[in-house]
Order: sequence, then structure tokens, then C-alpha cells
Amino acid sequence: MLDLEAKARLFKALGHPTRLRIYKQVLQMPYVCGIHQGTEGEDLIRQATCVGTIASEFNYSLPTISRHLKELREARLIRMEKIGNKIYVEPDLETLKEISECFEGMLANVNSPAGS
Amino acid sequence: MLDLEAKARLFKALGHPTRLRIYKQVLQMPYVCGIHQGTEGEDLIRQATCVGTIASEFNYSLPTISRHLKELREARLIRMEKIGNKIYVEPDLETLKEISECFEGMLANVNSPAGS
DNA sequence: AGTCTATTTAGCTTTTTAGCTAATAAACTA
DNA sequence: TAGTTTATTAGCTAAAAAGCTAAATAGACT
Repeated sequence: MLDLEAKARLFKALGHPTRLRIYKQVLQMPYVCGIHQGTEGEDLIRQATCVGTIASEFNYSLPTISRHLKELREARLIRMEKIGNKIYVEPDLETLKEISECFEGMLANVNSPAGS
Repeated sequence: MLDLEAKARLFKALGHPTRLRIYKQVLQMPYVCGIHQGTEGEDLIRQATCVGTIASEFNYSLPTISRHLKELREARLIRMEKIGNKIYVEPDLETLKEISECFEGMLANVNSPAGS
């Protein structure tokens, strides 16, 4: 379970329009876990999920996007893995699940108004 | 529905340990919507939910907490209402619900691995 | 009016962040 | 081995954030 500091870091990572857009884009990407287990012949999918391709969607320099990705990674929102000279990006679904549950919990535990 | 900018502002507001703690504390507070519809005789509850009481839980100056509350308010995470010379704070449950659903949606729409 | 209480706003300092370009590293290609 | 591609790191600047104290505002109480 993420502690308060980790949660704050995570929200902070999502708390910038560019990073939020990047994260949403990563969520929409073809799922590439298979790649990490050695599946072959998926070059197109790989192409779609590497750092440069992500960066090309934004009007910022590659180093800038790289730094944003680093922050998302340190918040455990995404994972990155280098294969050859490219680095592939995928969402960290465990963390996403944890946040989702965190908000459900908040909502469930709110003090309800007595009369309604 | 919150647009991307609004969501980023919201996450940013939660993206600081102190504000996250404040927000969690507000969620735990006695629900005081009744106050805003004119219910009387709930001084203890009111006491528990005013700015000064919240501030007293933290090792920061009152102005600092006031600014944090302002940011939470502008992100629509909390609502504040002045009654007499005190200002009462309560969570904005609509927004909380929206974020919760937002994460559920993210989780539901993620591309699943082909093989599993 | 004068004072007390509760909170915000103003003004300041220090730290952090977001962007850039240039330099570096690592891996592929010829 | 030299050159190319891919991405990170370094180093810089400008803008934003987080903290403080002091001053201002607003309402309640004499």
C-alpha cells in the first residue's frame, strides 16, 4: 500500500497538464508486457510505445518529455524497459488500481449527512 | 465533467503532502451540509470544521494553511462557507465522485494484454 | 466607536519546477 | 571503427510554489 508521501508524489506527477496527457496516452497504448517476456515480431507495437514516439506527440523537446516520463516512473505510474536502443513505456496497472481503490475508499468512508 | 486542465489542477492540489493530509482530514470531519441550509444548534460540529481548527492540527502558520485550503477550494475538492466570523470547510463530494469514476474508467479502458 | 476573533491578502525569501540547448551514453548499422 | 539513432544527463534561465511575518478585512461583542 502506498503511504501518504508516495500518494502525494503520484498526484503531483499527474498534477501537470503535460504529464497527465502523457499518462493518458500511455494508458491508450498497445499493451506491451509481452515484449518484456520475450515475445517477438511486434515491431509496430514496440514503435508505438517508445519514448521518441510519445515525445513526437508533444510540442516539447525530447529531454523535456524524458524528464516528465522520469517523474511518472518515480511515482510508479509507468514502467520503462530498454530493449536494444529504444525504451518502451507501459502503465503500471498495479498503481492505477491502488489509486482507484483509494478514491473508492475515500468516497465510502466520508461522513454522510445524518438526514439524507 | 472536468476537463484535462481541471483534472491536472485537482491532482496538483492533492500532490503536496500537507494538502493531501488536509484533504483527508476534511473528509473525516463531521458532515456539515446541514449548516448551510440553516440548521441551528450544532456549535460543536461547526467548531470542528472551521479553518482555525484545521490549521491547529498542523505545524504551519495559519496563513500557510489558508493558502493550501484556497488551492483545494479552487480545485473544487472542498467547499468553504462563511457563517458569522468563521469559515466552515467541507469536502466537495461531487468532485470526489468524479475523480473516483475517472480512475475506474481509466482502469476499465486500459488495453489488456492479448494473451492473458 | 473600539476591541476581539477569525481569516485572508500582501510582500518577501528560498526552493522547486519546467522548459531549453549542448553534451554524453548506449546500442545498432554500414 | 566510424557514424547514426535513441534517450538521458548536465547546466542554465525563468516562472511558480511554499513558507514566513505583518497588515488588512470582516464580523461579533461591548
